[in-house]
Amino acid sequence: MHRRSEQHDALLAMKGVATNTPCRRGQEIYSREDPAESWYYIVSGLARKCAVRADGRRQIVDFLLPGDFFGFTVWLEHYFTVEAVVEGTVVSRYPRRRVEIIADDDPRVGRVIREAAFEAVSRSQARMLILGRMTARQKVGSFLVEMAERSSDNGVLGVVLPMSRYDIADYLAMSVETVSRTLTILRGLGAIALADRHRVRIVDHKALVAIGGNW
Amino acid sequence: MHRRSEQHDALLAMKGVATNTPCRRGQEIYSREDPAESWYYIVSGLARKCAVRADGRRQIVDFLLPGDFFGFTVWLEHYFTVEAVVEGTVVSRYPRRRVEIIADDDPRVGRVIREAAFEAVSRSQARMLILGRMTARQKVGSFLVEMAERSSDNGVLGVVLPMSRYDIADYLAMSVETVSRTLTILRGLGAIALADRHRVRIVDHKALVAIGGNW
DNA sequence: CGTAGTCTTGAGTATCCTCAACGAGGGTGG
DNA sequence: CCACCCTCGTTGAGGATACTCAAGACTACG
Repeated sequence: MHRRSEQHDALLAMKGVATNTPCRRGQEIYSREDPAESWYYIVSGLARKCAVRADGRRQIVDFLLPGDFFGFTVWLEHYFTVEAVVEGTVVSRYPRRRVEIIADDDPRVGRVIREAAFEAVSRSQARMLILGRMTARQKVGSFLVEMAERSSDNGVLGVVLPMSRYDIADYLAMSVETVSRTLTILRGLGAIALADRHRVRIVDHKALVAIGGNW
Repeated sequence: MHRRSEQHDALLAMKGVATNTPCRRGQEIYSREDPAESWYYIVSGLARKCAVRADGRRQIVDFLLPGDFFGFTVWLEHYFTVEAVVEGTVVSRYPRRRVEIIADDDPRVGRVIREAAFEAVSRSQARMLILGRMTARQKVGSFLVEMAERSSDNGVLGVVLPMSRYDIADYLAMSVETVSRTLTILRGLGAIALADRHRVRIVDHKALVAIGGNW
């Protein structure tokens, strides 16, 4: 793909200013109200971007997979907290000012950053369709389809859900109990099979899409 | 503000390729599956970005106010439909390729576009906190606060809601009836006053924030 | 092997959605 | 100028879905 190769070039161009860090399970990559001085990129593993409400509940705004950029903001401080979900998640950190300078010289870099931001918009607006006005099965169904599509092999050999049920619940804005119940129901319907708690196989992809809808 | 003036400069730099169009009430600015060849900017009025689900329901993903850029996508086609909400909404259209070329030469333009995209991400992720796991009053309350903050005068003299209750319902992912009932309840609580159907005054801002929360 | 965290299942309840009817406002045509 | 219609907005009654509280099973880790 043209986009892929351009992204590759741009990553190379930014390589000089990047620092890679492996993270422990649950470790904060940045926190709400930290100064927003860098952009980030997931090399491997999984991270969650989340907010804590006034009532103490947590909402996960995005799961960040390998290849995702994040940390963009127009403000001086971050609004969300990002934490590694799995042990050993590797994150690249790009000092914002220095990347901006590189981008001013090399339009490809600017373009790749723009596109990363566009992608974040698309993903987040697509998620709105899931959060808004969907039943529990629709939410869980489309979540599984989303994770399958975002995983490297499109989930043909089984989808890995490295996150806990709690994470899924906070991502889909529903209670853990309902997530659990719903997975049981989907299994009962023959749409999915659960190898173990974190490995799902999509048996009847059509049915799952029909239940969850792509929207 | 520095950002404002830079945005101004960038708008000037792009002025040559822009075309302004006034739109009728309900008129489509672009439609799902239209080729994504331009970016857009709201000069005046109000537009809604929406999707139609398989079951025929509509979801409004974003309200677009004066000063908002939109139409960014990484795909070749648009995924959402954008329609003018009020008669006479003026939209600027920027051919994407030509702006890209300008941005390659003038880093300020690239930066402003980036920031517009960042802002869209922020807005849309903030909205997720509203859509997810909130009661009806919290949704409506935070919607009113949001509209007040986004209006030019911060809504001190009253917030204008040019859109219909149906639009609000589809924006907050709830039924029209519940929107209506909830506004009545908030009025009963003394948090707001309704001058007419489209003019709300926030009487007890603190209470509204407490109910709706900023998240 | 024990403990803490995770996951699943059950029972009861609250919230919001659906269906339904009515009222108000704006525009059109007679 | 008035009657009519159509859309929009509000209110009511009933029911379904998902949440809360609660308890028990399973896993991973020390």
